[in-house]
Parts: sequence; structure tokens; C-alpha cells
Amino acid sequence: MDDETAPQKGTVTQRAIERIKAMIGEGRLEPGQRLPTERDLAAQLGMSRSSMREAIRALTVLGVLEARHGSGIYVTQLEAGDLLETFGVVADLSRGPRLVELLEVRRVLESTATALAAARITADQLAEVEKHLAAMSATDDPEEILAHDLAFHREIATAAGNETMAAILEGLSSRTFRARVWRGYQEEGAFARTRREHAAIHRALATRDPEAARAAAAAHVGEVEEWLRTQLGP
Amino acid sequence: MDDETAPQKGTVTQRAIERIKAMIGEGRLEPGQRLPTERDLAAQLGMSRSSMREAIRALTVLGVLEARHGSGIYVTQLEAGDLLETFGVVADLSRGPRLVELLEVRRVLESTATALAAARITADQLAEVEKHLAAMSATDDPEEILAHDLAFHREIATAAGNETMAAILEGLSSRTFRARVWRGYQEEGAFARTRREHAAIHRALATRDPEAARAAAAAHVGEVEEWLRTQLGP
DNA sequence: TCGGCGAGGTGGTCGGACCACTATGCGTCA
DNA sequence: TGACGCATAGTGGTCCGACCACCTCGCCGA
Repeated sequence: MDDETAPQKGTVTQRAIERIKAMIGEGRLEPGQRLPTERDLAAQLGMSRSSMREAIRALTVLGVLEARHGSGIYVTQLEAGDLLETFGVVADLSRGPRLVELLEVRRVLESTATALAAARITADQLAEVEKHLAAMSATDDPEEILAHDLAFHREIATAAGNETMAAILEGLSSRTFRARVWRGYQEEGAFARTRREHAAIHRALATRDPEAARAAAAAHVGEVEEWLRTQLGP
Repeated sequence: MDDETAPQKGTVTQRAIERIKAMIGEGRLEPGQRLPTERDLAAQLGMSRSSMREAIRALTVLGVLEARHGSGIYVTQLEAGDLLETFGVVADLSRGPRLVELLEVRRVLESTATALAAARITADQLAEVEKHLAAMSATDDPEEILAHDLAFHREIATAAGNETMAAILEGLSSRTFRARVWRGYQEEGAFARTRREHAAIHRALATRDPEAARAAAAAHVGEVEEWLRTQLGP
């Protein structure tokens, strides 16, 4: 029969998710725009409010929609940060060999981003990088060091001018991920080495040397990567 | 008061999501393991089944959980493919400048993956690559060409030995994404050029030349990237 | 004119009911 | 004795109706 009015593909909720995604993809829903109410949406697609709520919740965690209590449901700006926030979940839940793979991806992207940053970074951004570099050496509080370490790399990724790449790197360096690696890494006394590597990255940025920046960033991440690799295999 | 029995952070559903994620992160829930029923879970966390269902649905679309009708809820294998499936959503919903950024990310990762593949690819895998290369030139059906194009790159990404990287590339090359770019790209008559680029990639793989492979892959993606860039700017 | 307050509308939560599907075990049949 | 098939209990999927917490906006009064 091929009754197009009732595709009947999978669950009702899944269908709702696809429909809303399609509406956005086709441009019928613009970023920032407000959607009809849950009750109306459910009625339009011929389903219960419960099922529609599950669909909305799903798209909310994906960073596509945003629900404001008492106000309505809105399409996010669909920027890299919104959509790639879920990338952090991957890092949080990965273990063993997958962590090494993630670090390998990060090494590739981080070295490229750092190289791009060397060519494009502004004086203000460079000053910001220096600030975090100094702050990292000025304290012994691991919590604070980690915060400045993350900010150091985030500033560089931003300076590279590719928001999407920066968002992915942000996810790959999520708090839990870094903290977990740090805990064991510091015990090996490889603390001074990290400081030296950061200094090398900064030097390359200051001299606007993309190749040196790429090498320094790759070595920095690769250092952790290699250590983690030895911790797993015999 | 700081009553630790009622954190009251955000919505009930959001709390449930965090709790379940934490259980998996702490290893209290192993991959493949079956969870209690929705009704039991809701009772354990002191909430209604509706709210718990929304949390489960959210974790399902993230690729963390898998619900089997009539059987139960299970933790996925938490492999790269499971978790990074949502990456395709980003590509599907991105427009304008963000598409260029995504292609830039893909260029970086694809060139690295291709270089790695040149060093690690097996005879069987190389034969598979050749099969798709030949099939691509043997037909005029755009649909079929696209399918073999995707398979061509997927085979190479797999041969690189980094499942995580392969999964990300899979998401970046999702059907909709490629189809959208193709539509306009083909009109420019840049069809033979694509075939030549694919042949160059294959040649580099066959001769186990990582540097040539990296260059060929970067040029291949960069080609589309450049074209897309001109379509946007003035 | 401006401020505050109230009503209506919105998402958030809850409980219960029923349906669709799966899995298991028991009984039956060859 | 064995395997097959069916009944059944248990699971996720859907729907409904109600109520709550919160936001918005317009009305009313100072």
C-alpha cells in the first residue's frame, strides 16, 4: 500500500525525532526560533505528549533544542559548542585502548590547531596564553594547574580560528578525562617536563613558527599518549 | 543545610541521566550488562517512570544505552561506533561557514588516517579498496558512486587501525553531508578530477608511501573544501 | 506614567492503564 | 525420550489526565 501518511518506521518517539531534525535541516525551523508547545507538537504529529516529550528530551541532550521552563522550546544557535558538547561524554566513558585512540585523535587535531594558531594568533590572545602559562608555574594546587592547563590549550584552539575544531578539542580534554590521566601521570614526576613542553609551545607561537608549534604540540600530547600506552600493554 | 539526600540540581530527569552515567563511569555497570527495569530504576531513584524513561531515551540517542522491546535495557559495548554515531547529527545540521570548518577537520583526520593506512594496510584490505575504486568508475548512477565513495574511504580509515578516528570520519562523511555537497559539486564537471584523486590515493597505499598518501588525501578533501569556500564568500 | 500583581500559558512531574513484544517453561505430540 | 509449540509472565512502548513550578505579559491601581 505504501500509505505515506503512516510510515510506521520504528517507535513513535524515534519518528518524532527524525521529523523535528528534518524540519531544522530543511530550514523550516531557524536557530533561535521557538517551537510550538509540546501539546501542539504532539497533536500535529498525532502522538501523545509523553512520546513527544521523550523526543524533545533526546534532541535537548544532543544540543539541538533548548527547553526553558515556563517559556517554551527553542532551537539552539546550532553552533559547534552546542552540538559537540556530547563529545565529552565519549571521553568520560572511554577506557583502556580507546583512551589511547582518543589521545591520538587529539594529538593530530591539537598539533594542527597549534600550527594554525602560530600563524593567526593576535597579540591579545598571545598575552592570554602567557597569563595561563605563568599561572601554571606559580601554584602547586593540582586543581588550579589543571584549570590553567585547559585554558592554555583552549585559548590556542580558539586562536586557530576553527570553532568546530576547538569544540572537539574541548570535548577531548574534558575535565574528567584530563583529571584521570593526570592523577597517575604526575606520580611519575613528569611535572617539569610538562612545563617545558608548554614553554616550547608558547615560544613557537611567539615567534610565529607554525612548524615548530606543530612539533611542540604533537610532542606534548604524544608524551602523555606514550605513557598511557605503556600503562596498558605489557 | 546541604541535605545530601536531595541534591535538587536541575530537573529530575537530568539527575537520572547523571546518575546512570556515573554508574557506568564508576564501573558499576559493565558494557553489555542489563539494567533493572524502568519501573525498578524509577523506584530506586525515587522518581516517576515517565521521568526515568526520558533519561533512558536521552542516553539511548547518545549511544550509551540500548532498549530492546520486551527484553530490557542494556549498556552498549561503548565502542567508538556506538558513541560517535551522534557525530553525524552535527554534519547534518551544519550550514555555511561551519561546513567548511567540518571539512577542514575532516581533511586533517582523513590525511592522517590515510597515511597510517599506507603503513598498515593488509593485502585483503587493499583489494577491498581496489574493488570500490573500480566499482566507482564502472557506473554512472550517482547513488551507487556515492556508496562506493563512502566505502572507499571507510575501508581506508579502518585500515588505519584507529577505530575512534574511523568513527569520527564516518560521522563527518554521513550520507546527507556528502550528498548535499555532491549535488552542486558535480555540476562543475569536476567528476574526472575526483576519480584521479582517488586513483592517486590508491597508488600511494599500494606503494606503502605514507607521505604520498597523506598528500593525496589532503588534496582530495581540500579540493572540495576550496570549492565550498568559494561558494560562500564573495 | 510607571510600578506591581495576578491570571494564563508553558514545561516538569506524577500515577495509572493498556498495548506490543520477548522470553521462558510447561505441556503435548511424534 | 526428544523436540516442537503454545500459554504466560514480564519487559519496554504508548497513551491519558492531572497537578505543580515557573515565566510572561497585560491589567489595574497608585
